[in-house]
Amino acid sequence: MPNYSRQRESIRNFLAGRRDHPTAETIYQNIRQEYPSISLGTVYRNLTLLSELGEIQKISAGSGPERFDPNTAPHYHFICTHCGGVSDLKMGSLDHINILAGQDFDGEIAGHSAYFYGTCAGCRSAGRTMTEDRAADRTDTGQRGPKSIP
Amino acid sequence: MPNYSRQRESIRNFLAGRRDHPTAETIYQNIRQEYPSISLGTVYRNLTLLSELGEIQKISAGSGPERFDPNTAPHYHFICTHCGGVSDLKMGSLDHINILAGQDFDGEIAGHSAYFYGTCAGCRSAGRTMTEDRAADRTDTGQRGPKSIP
DNA sequence: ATAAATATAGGAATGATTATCAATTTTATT
DNA sequence: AATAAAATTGATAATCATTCCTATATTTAT
Repeated sequence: MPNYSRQRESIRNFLAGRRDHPTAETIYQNIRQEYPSISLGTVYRNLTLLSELGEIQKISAGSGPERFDPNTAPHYHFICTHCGGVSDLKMGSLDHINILAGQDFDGEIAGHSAYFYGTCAGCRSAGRTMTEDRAADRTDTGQRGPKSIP
Repeated sequence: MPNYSRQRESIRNFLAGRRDHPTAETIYQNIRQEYPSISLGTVYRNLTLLSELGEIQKISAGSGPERFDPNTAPHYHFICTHCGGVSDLKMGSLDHINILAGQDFDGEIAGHSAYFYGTCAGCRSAGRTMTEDRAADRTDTGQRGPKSIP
């Protein structure tokens, strides 16, 4: 078991209170308020450790930086192609698609990775239908623009 | 329309004859046999152009470099967690999962991205059940080891 | 054959992440 | 509480994948 460290504790607590799946950079900028001398490397090191310990989840959706989720229960994510925001989807398991995938396949399907994309409620009500996003305005989107998201 | 270029033509032809979804680096190493002075930047530039033209498909699966597929028809991929190889799956569309995702969601689901992982036929018959892969031996896996694939 | 437009090679630059290592912090031991 | 051993940190260098830059070369239109 790893030793205690206040930096790691702070990262743990910060993440626990967020539902927006922040990137390492965002976590770094926030933890820096409390520990001005923390380094980005420490943030990465601890995020990797915490996800290896199964306390958090590392999620990668297409291009762009990895994101971190305090919810370790299996669930699916939605990525808005306009603002870049990532949110949780309330939907049941899709494990039946593993069967479909294995039907005409020689190897063994152990699982799948999937995410959904489209326009989030906020962007739709703001009339953002084409890619005239303003991701940079948001607290954290983790990407500068809607790159090749699919 | 872009001008003709032999480098681009060579990339096009190389890709057309492969079913292993090579990375830009692998494509570069191969085209180099015919055009020793081609640069990696040219390979990237043309791969991006060809996928914008809809002649090829750029596929990203978790971490690791992007891969390129001459098959532009929508289909799903399988990634072996042992050797890192990527193969096509013969399975129908999963578009019904978009409906499931949209059921309890306020935004608009436009589509999804999914891939499957597990043990490929080759690795299974070679008895590779745990992660004692030897990806580096393969012609191209595009990654050094089975990183956080899910 | 020539000019204009486009593409290339080569290398520098960028962004995300990992590695290195001396100094500091934490834990166990006296 | 003092100390030694083990683990973690901060700072920075290194790496990897990819994009950007620009002078030169190739392609296309005239």
